[in-house]
Amino acid sequence: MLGTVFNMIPSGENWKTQIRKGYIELCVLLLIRAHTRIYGFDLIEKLSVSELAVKEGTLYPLLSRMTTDGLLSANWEMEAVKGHPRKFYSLTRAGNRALDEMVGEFERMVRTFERLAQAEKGTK
Amino acid sequence: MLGTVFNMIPSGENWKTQIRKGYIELCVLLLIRAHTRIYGFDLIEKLSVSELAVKEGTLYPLLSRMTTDGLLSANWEMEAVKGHPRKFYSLTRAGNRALDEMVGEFERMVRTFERLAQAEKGTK
DNA sequence: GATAAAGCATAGCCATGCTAGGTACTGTGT
DNA sequence: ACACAGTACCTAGCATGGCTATGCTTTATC
Repeated sequence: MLGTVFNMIPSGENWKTQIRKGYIELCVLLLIRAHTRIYGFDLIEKLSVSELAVKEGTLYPLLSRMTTDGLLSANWEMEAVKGHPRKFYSLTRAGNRALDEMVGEFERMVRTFERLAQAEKGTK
Repeated sequence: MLGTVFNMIPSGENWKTQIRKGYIELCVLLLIRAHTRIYGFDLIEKLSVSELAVKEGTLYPLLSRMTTDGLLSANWEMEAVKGHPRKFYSLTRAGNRALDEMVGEFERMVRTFERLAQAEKGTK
């Protein structure tokens, strides 16, 4: 029971989801570092401005995971007296190191991609 | 029983696997198109030359999937009289279209990454 | 006092990469 | 004659992250 949750993604287009794996984590860490400290809802806005749409169901578990893994530190804060409480995140030292590693790896991937795409044009 | 298959990947380094998802498919398609037709074992060699290590347990299921999805066409061939039979793959029309889409999407991701990484330096 | 919006959270599905095996054939050394 | 390494392909099962769908609370608006 519970049945088949009907699939929104047309078969053969899974790559659109798959290729985001890891990449979203990288971009989120970049944004957090750029802002020093930032909260979830704001992150979603800033990412969408960067043409990177990220759903809440994606972001919040991601932030939790990274906090558990020691990459982020989290603090509840009240903006002045009124307003909703917000959970602010910032990079730990381990988070900084991890991000540097990820940036390096992603740059390597981009170089490999460009070499392959270039080789392709050469053969055509 | 069967117990916990002991984890080779240190916790908190899952991103190294996750960030490859989709990316490997993209690179494999690029290589196949560049060579017009190519077989699995050769692909693994050519990828490793490109500093992109891909295991057999990753590549063969991937090639099968893409064939099932209609992105690739596969043909068994005997090299002359002797030698082992090899399965040669090449792009279908749908495979070509899909690859073009993936290239476009990856290039967008790279631009977004670069913008975020740049913004970061600006704030520092 | 109903509705929308800000803000966080979770359960469960699914596809992909990886581990760890397996098969079959050829060539080389002893 | 036999072991072994290399070529070449294949598969079951696990772990993981993104997504869908849903739920909660508080403030602001009408």
